[in-house]
Amino acid sequence: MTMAASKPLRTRRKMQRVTIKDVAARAELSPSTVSLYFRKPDAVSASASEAIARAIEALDYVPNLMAGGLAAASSRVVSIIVPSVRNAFFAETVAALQEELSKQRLQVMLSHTEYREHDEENLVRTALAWAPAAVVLTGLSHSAATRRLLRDSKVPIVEIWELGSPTMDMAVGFHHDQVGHAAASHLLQRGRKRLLFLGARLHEDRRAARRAQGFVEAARNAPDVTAEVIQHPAPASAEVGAMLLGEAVHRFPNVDGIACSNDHIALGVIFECQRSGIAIPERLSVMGFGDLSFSAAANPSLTTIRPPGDLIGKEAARLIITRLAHSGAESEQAVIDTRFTLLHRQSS
Amino acid sequence: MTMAASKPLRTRRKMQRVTIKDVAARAELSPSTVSLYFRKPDAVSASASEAIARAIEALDYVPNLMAGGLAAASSRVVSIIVPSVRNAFFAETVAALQEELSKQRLQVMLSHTEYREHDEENLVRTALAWAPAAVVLTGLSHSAATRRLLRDSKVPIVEIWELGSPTMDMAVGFHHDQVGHAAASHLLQRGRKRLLFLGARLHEDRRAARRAQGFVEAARNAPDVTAEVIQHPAPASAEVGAMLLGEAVHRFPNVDGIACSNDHIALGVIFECQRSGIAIPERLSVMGFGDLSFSAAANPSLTTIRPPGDLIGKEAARLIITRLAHSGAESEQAVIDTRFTLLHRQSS
DNA sequence: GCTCAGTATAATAGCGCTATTATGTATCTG
DNA sequence: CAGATACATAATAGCGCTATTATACTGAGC
Repeated sequence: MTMAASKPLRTRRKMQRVTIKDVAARAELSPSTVSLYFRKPDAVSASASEAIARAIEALDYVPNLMAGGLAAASSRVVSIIVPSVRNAFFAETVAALQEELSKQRLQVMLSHTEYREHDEENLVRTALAWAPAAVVLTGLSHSAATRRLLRDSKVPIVEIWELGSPTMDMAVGFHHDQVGHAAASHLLQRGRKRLLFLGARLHEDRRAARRAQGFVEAARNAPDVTAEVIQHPAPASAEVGAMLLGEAVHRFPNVDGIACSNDHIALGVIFECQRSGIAIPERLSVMGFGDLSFSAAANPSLTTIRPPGDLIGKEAARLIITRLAHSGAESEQAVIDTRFTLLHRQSS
Repeated sequence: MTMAASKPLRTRRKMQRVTIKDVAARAELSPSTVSLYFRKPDAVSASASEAIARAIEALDYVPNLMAGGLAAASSRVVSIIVPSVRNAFFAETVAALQEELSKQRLQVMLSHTEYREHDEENLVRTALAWAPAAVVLTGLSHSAATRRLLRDSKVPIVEIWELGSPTMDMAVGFHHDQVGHAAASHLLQRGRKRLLFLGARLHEDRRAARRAQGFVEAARNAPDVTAEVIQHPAPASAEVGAMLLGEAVHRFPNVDGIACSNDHIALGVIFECQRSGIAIPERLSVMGFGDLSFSAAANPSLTTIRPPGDLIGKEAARLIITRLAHSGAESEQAVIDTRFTLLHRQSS
């Protein structure tokens, strides 16, 4: 029943135009040496290096990173999962990450959850299928299955944009409740007593919700102060901000201090106040979160809290690069608190 | 000198926890069948499918996409190269692309040129090293070497956000000179005669430069009309807009119509006019480009031209998916003009 | 009853590279 | 100058998967 020695079977397969073998042949060296040239350039002689470089140039050789990754059992891909790059915060962090990582010839693979936490597991599963050098996740809230997948994979993990108790591996960010706290403190310090937090999409944006929560807690600890939250289900925008202000003055006519979950909201509030003749900051103090590109130039300029999106990306990249360099060493579970900055401007 | 049959040499190599073999063993089937299950589910029997599904579940199997890509000589990666995701325009397109592509289990690999066109070649080279299913580039201006690399690779190419003469393969976008034209026409129609284009980073942002050029050309064809361009080397922001307005009224005191390369600039102009008491639109018409999230809510609301960033991403994804589906068929060289929309609001 | 399709599954040979080991060859020792 | 020691280069065996080919196993058809 078993078959005898099979005849000279030959199957044809699709392929790459020029491979490491071709380079080696042209340089009159072995493929091993060419491979070594890429991985440890110092280990090959000057003459060999030169011949290889010439051959690469002449043949226009592009190495196949999939083959390399397979053989090395690791790829130079970093998988980044953010809610959305449409959000300027994450866009900035992704840009910074990509900038820093590309210096080390690490590639960024990008995925979006669109604030559907439920999708994260599938994205992580796909990410792991590329044997990534590291995985970057947004926030700290992940399903049990996601955690298990990641833990089993032994891949370095960085959680960004949020700090809190259960960290999987490494984390870079800040405490969002502290942001809410700082906003409330600032308004109280400006003598405000009737506080309001205007938020967008708080049911989906966990971090914004924590800012709101921190805000209310801090305010309620002060005597004679009230603090409420009004929110809108749509994503943050100036239009939503304008609408929320309308609702705010309607429901709380004597509001005198407003913190927004986002500078877009705050900008909408400013515009709406201009239209309805509410003096900022005389009658109403307004502050935002984000320090977006328009905030300093607004009229009045917007008091806001600046989250260090760029720094988060840079630090996350640094952690990854360090970890990859000392892959043998014991994995130091790093947590970096980047803090945030309150920028006091005219609107408060 | 040649060596005889080598002794039972055995080298150890790093590996994956659970492979297709393990799944096959557990399902009591061969690896080929499991592979077939992934690639052509209809070709395996119901009982086998069920056994495989159970094994995958039990073992928590994650396929190695690098191995798969290597064997199949193609990966399910789409490489996207944009100037920067910090720019809301490209962020939106990237988000739309990723959304549509992920539905087809295509992964996005992201790179930024940061407006350094010179870097593009290296990014393309690295992109090709992953044997991508497609490559998406921004704009039409690419070095000869980049073009050659891409042409030789036979990979589907989509150029986005700009339309013009030399298209490499497929293209989705619009004509930026037409945008400038439309802006000038609008201001002329509003009775403006002393026109100004305010731009940021025109030396790097080729598309903004073309808008400026189209603007000036259209204006100069009208009788008794003057049109000038003022620009700033920094990236577009409201602060730059405010500065540019200062320079504008200084150098051209009787300017009555301003088009900006970007809504951020226009927003800065609006704020600065509020501060210096220049009535919009009575004394000065202002318009932007982008229809960013704040533009409709601004005071006055901003007349602007909306580029369909989302649509560009969707259409690019559609082209890619269609091309991959009919990979055998002759490659239809598609060019999609998405157009743009002028939104007339209070500022003009 | 026996050939002939048609189907489902299995065996096999790489994809292009890396990492390990082996093999020369030049450079030191005493 | 034998013997040890670097150092540069080459041979080799997979990494985990896909795609091709081969082989069982069914029923049909005559």
